[in-house]
Amino acid sequence: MRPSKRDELVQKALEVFYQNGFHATGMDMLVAETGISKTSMYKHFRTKEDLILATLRLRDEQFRNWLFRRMEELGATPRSQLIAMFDALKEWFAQDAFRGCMFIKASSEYQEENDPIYKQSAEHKRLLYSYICDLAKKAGAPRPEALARSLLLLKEGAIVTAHLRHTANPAMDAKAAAKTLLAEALGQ
Amino acid sequence: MRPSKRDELVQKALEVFYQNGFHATGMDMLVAETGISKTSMYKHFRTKEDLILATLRLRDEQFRNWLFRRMEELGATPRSQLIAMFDALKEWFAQDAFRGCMFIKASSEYQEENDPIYKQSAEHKRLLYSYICDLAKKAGAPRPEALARSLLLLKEGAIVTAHLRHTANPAMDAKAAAKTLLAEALGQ
DNA sequence: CCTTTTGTGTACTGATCGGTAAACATTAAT
DNA sequence: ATTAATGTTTACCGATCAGTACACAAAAGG
Repeated sequence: MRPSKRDELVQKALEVFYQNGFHATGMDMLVAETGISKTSMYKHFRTKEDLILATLRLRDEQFRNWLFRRMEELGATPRSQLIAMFDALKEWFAQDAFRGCMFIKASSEYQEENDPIYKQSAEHKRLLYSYICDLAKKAGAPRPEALARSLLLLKEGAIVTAHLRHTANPAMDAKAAAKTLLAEALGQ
Repeated sequence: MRPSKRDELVQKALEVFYQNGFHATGMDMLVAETGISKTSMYKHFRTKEDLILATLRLRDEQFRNWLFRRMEELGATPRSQLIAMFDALKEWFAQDAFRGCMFIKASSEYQEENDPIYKQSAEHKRLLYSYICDLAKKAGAPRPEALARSLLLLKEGAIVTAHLRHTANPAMDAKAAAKTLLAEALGQ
């Protein structure tokens, strides 16, 4: 019913937090970037933390939707979809706006085990794990959880390496390694 | 000649930045934690950035020394040393003070390509890569660089996953995957 | 018409940010 | 003994932090 302004704020805040960091981004900067008054912001979100949590929810939804859809588009079978994850990652890494994983960064800035931001970041990773697990099961892996975990290690490693080296190559390194792991787990 | 106070400051700042984050840690907090006066701090380091860079230099030295030594202690051959990297990581992950990789976090908070903090974080990863490359060569890998990159993807993935899941298990997941990759690259 | 929702601008709070001024104490090598 | 380096304390700077007070405007539903 009431889409526009609030959603605009969250979307823009997501971009600024992602590019600039959480602590480094003040509410005044968001006022300047969005043109939305501070008073309005604080009517939608009672604290900066609430706003951050909303951006993380949005990011989680957008990222998982994008990744899973792209994997389906690029791969016909469960096994090829698992491999296609790394082709999708490569596309992401190659974007100008790529700045690593928002959840890794959020959990780096808010490290306390009980911090809601930390907990929500962990939840995103859990949801990814659950999806990849299902795919590994459908692919017929004898130990789908172990396969999923190892593929996700490659994924996380590729993300942070792509961010630190400013190149998309780690996606292809990870893809090659993933093929080896899949061959070992499923037979080739 | 002049060890104590300055080195104390850097060591303590390293711990606080690591536990608390860079932007989230003010110089006043370091004054409180170290007992060293602000004026003294600013005689040693002209800016907070300079202090951060000094802590990263120290961390780089300490971490590489520790990891490489531990790998040598745990593994007799180049190949077993590569695998032992993940046993060493497990020990690290299990520490109470473990909070992920300091350089990943630094590059997350200072993302600009030309930021000295970002560049120094990238340099740390390059030095690690160089060492693992050498080991892969000594182990007789036909494509040592590719092997080193894939093992390091597992390492980085294990670090961020251990941090986000608050468990040391990813080290063993990574170790199992590394064994597979090594078997494929070197024959078992 | 009236009320509620959603938005606005301006101005402000106390706390904290990174960094500095000025005067003084301790230590150790010359 | 002198000097220079290194340390100290206290107080301060302007800027920015997250968050609020208050008064006002537009619009839409009853």
